[in-house]
Amino acid sequence: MLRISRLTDYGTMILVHLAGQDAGLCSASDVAAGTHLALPTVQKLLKTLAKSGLVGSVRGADGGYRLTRAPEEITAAEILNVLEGPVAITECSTETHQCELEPLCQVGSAWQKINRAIRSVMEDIRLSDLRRPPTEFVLKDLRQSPVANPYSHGS
Amino acid sequence: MLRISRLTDYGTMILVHLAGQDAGLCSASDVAAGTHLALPTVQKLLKTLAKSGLVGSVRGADGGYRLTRAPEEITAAEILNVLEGPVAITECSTETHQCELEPLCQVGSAWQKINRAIRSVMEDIRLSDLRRPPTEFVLKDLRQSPVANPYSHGS
DNA sequence: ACGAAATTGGACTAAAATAGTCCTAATTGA
DNA sequence: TCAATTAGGACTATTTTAGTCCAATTTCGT
Ligand code: FES
Ligand code: FES
Repeated sequence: MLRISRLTDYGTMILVHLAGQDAGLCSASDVAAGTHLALPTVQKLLKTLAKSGLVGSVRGADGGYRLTRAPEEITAAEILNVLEGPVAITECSTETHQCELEPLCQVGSAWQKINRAIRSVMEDIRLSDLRRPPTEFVLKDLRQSPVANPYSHGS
Repeated sequence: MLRISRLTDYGTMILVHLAGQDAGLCSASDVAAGTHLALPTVQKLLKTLAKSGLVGSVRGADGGYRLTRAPEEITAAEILNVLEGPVAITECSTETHQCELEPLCQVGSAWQKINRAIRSVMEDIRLSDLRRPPTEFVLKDLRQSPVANPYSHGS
């Protein structure tokens, strides 16, 4: 199904959470509370993210994590890279392109082509785009049929 | 790494092989021989492909498989669909969109956006594009440095 | 100096998805 | 009837992914 792993999804949630904290430090527990994810999982992922440089860390009491760059400058491609390695839909489309079948295999460079296309899509999407904009859909509803808008009476 | 499963890769090899046989019937053993894949694996995959309608089958002695459509009319998206289900990089981007985290989760519709982008790329690539064109790279080499072409003296 | 609160690094187990094999029926042609 | 072949599915093994936990290190506050 060509899906990203659940951990990558979680990792993205964490990044989105950090993006909402404007450079303030968040401890792992803070993040766990904010995202409703299990603490050990959050700890593990934050370690990965810190090692990658995408987030910075401060040790010791009152330490924590924070983004090292603005959310607008972090691409989905980078996030995927960090959380599940470089995008490569087949073994043949890796950088260190080492496929034993290659001389025999008739499936050519098209997977690579698909791969590049996917990569470029990913590079156009930023962490800032990943935050759910809560009003977007509401506005659309209002224009097309105001009376059917479920938010119009509050609660 | 966002990769397709090995079986999908094999399945594609099989389709490419069938595409090279011009409507003639191929038994599973033929395909296994032609692709250098293990027979049981080929049998399994051909069954899947046949069930999907992408290839047709004839039972009994002298039976076999063949493509039901021209390679130009089969998209990579379809192949992926058949071999590993609909493209959906997260659980939230499935058709039957049922994610329990959704009300809490701040990661918005961007995954769906990425998903649509990938789908559309896949729909532009056809089975016929997936066949390795054996001369393509040779020609390039010839233009840039004729003497370095390893094929120029036969073998 | 001490202790509490954090990160760091990595080992470890459990669970799930994937890959691969094999067996038994049903179908067809000679 | 026999041999070749697909159909369907059960089954096992392997690999990947998820998740937990522990011991060490760093830093702040008292
Ligand atoms: S499977 Fe590796 S080159 Fe085709
Ligand atoms: S994880 Fe499902 S909506 Fe965000």
